[in-house]
Amino acid sequence: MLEFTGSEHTDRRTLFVEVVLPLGIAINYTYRVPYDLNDQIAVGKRVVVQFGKSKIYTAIVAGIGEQAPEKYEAKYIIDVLDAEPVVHQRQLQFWAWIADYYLCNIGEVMNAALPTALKLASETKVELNKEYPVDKTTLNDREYLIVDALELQPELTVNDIAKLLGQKTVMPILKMMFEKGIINISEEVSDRYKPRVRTFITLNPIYRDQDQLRELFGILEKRAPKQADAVLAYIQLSRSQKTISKSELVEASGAGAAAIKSLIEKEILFAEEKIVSRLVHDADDLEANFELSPAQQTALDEIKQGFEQKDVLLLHGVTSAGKTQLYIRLIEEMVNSGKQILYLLPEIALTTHIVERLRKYFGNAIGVYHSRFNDNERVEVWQKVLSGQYRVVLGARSSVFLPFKDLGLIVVDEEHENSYKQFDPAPRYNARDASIYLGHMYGAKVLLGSATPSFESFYNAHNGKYGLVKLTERFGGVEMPLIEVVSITEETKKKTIQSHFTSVLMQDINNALANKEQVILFQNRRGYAPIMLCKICAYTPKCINCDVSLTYHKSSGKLHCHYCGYKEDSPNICPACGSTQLEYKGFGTEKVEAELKLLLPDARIARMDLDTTRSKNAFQNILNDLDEHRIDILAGTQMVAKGLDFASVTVIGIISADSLLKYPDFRANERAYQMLSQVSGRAGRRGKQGKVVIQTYDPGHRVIQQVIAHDYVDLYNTEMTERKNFKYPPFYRLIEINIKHKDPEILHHQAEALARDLRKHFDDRVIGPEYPLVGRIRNYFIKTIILKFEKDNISMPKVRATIKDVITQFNTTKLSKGSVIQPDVDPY
DNA sequence: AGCACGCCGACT
DNA sequence: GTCGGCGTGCTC
Repeated sequence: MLEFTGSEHTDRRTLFVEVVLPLGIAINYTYRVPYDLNDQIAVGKRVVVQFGKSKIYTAIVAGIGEQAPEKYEAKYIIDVLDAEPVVHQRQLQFWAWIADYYLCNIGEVMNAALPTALKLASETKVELNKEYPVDKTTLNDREYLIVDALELQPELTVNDIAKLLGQKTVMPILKMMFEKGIINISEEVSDRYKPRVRTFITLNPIYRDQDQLRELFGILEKRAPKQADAVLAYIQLSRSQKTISKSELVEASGAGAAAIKSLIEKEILFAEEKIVSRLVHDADDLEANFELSPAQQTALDEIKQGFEQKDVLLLHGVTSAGKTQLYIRLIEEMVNSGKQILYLLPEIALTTHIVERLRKYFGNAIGVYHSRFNDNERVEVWQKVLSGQYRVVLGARSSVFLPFKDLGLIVVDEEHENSYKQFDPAPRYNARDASIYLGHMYGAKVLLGSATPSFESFYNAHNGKYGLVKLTERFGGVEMPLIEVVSITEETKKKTIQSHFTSVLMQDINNALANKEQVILFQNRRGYAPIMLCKICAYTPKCINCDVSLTYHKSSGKLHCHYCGYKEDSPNICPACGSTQLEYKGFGTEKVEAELKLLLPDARIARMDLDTTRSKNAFQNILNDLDEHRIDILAGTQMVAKGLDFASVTVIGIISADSLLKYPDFRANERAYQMLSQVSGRAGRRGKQGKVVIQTYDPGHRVIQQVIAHDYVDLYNTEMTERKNFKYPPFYRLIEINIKHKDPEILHHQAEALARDLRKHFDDRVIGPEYPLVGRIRNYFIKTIILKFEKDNISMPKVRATIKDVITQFNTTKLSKGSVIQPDVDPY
């Protein structure tokens, strides 16, 4: 803390601050604090600084010192933005840990952590110079284009202009135009967070007097009937609600904004602007009491005991075992002890379902945080967590970065979900693992929950690093579903299969429909058909960027690339040989839906996949339709399996299990088990056993048998044994280093060279380089170098430091143009 | 991440 | 010759 020498004396010490900039830069930079900002500066506050020639950024103060840097003259900070710090010291430590652990820069962590609205950055804006009479005849082509555009739209960014001219380097041109006085160039800083302001209306209190009011009506009804309507509507609304906003009044009265405006001018109505939260929710009926089953109670006791020994616990409970109720109990106790709770869920499971459920117990003390929130909403959540108003936060992976004051418990639900891992921009962190470190920093307990734990968590639990609590009984006497495996080969031979639906599945669907129950069909592919093939010459249309087969989408009539989004018209004749004999191979959800509609014309069939849930509320709408039984059959991709609760779905059909089972990945079986058991776990309800039909060409597949037996432990053991003989051993830490390049030749040489360099330090622990599953993503070829380390036999900090070193050296001296290196730490 | 500087190939 | 693309290095 700083000392105050009294208000009449200014603090004359010369202070320097070290700041984190929201950029991918390796180090923090030092700025000087102007005297008049001395008493405002504090660690964790945002400051505005100029970085580089003209750019202005929001930076976070990470440290304060009095030592002037020797090798350079520090710039002054421009301003301090906050009265109170927006991040705690502990968060800065957390950022540093993430940066170190996931091999990235702290600025990149800051970028992921802070809501964008808290990061103002300057943008170079170009305007016409009004003092300069534009004589267009003297301009060259490019200048003419720019001036023309500026006359239509007074402000353009540098990026706009680059697009306009279709060239990359525009600064020289702009500079020239600036020197000629044609344009002005300015750095504009925008504060992105805007509180929501609403206008509230009140009636002038003199009209509380009935006579006055009657008189008023008399006048208004004659001269301004619209205004009379508005006053009437106000009086009606005021009976049912305390505050009335202007928009509500406009809507209720039908009088239009003009009528209300003139009422305000006549001082019949008063208008008042107030800042309102975007996050208001009715704290309606708080229904707090439910009974735990004996099995749940035992598990709850075990968890509490477990937390006395261990900081991290794995709760391995079958689907529908009522894990959420256990979480609620634990959260309740923690709330009562005055600590904060973070409840992490995969993005997709953050539906109003679960939010509403929790809000019932915790009312307005619960906040929700995920990527579908806009910037302003995120800032409001951030501030409410910071102030401690939110005791519980329900959020997706990025909520590990929220400014908790005193975290007591972190629940990671569905901990195996790989959506906890961020892949593309750095930091490439896994929120599950990060939350374990976060918990450690706060002295908080971490509960990992899953019906199908990830192998790494199960391994840690078995070796005593984590505690383990099991919950093997479904809640409320719901039976485990009956699983039937149907051989597609057999039914094809017997000709009992219709389209993609075996007689067994059709029978079950019909039964369900007859009983007014619902059905979910699972097909792990979207679109109509994943491959288009010429029967004559075997030509297959491929993506021009990604080299993968294009998927036919009937709804658009186009061929889509599922990696980069490229689309082209579906050809009628083969582009290679001109034949008309083009056929579709394989099938996706679109085809499942279409064919089923032909077979069951009376059933209400809907589809849920990436294509049908693209718009903002589509996902929720489909769920509501299902909930309120406007849908009989829902066909979908993985989406239908992830953490959704459907009350009256009794039949689940897996149209083809084979695409799951044959996935060419060393974790394929683990994933297939997870997917199959998750989907099937959705079947059934109280008093009605669910039925799952798995259609496959390979009914004897080991994983299918394990799913039927609900034997996760057997899966774990067999997989572990098999992997010991494989080159990716199970008990190792893996670090992946991806190299990208557009040219496969160059990529190959670069990857080989990097692997050689890494081998100098790590010998045979370097695997690769090799192509990962998809060799080409978004225009780049990728090769992966995998480093494996025996878990207990290595100092990971040292390893990370060495890798960082090698990569930095490689980056500076040996990397050819267009290459990108992405270290990706997966402590497996 | 920007932005400047400097080298190099392609064009009036 | 010059313009624009692209690699490289630097920013407190």
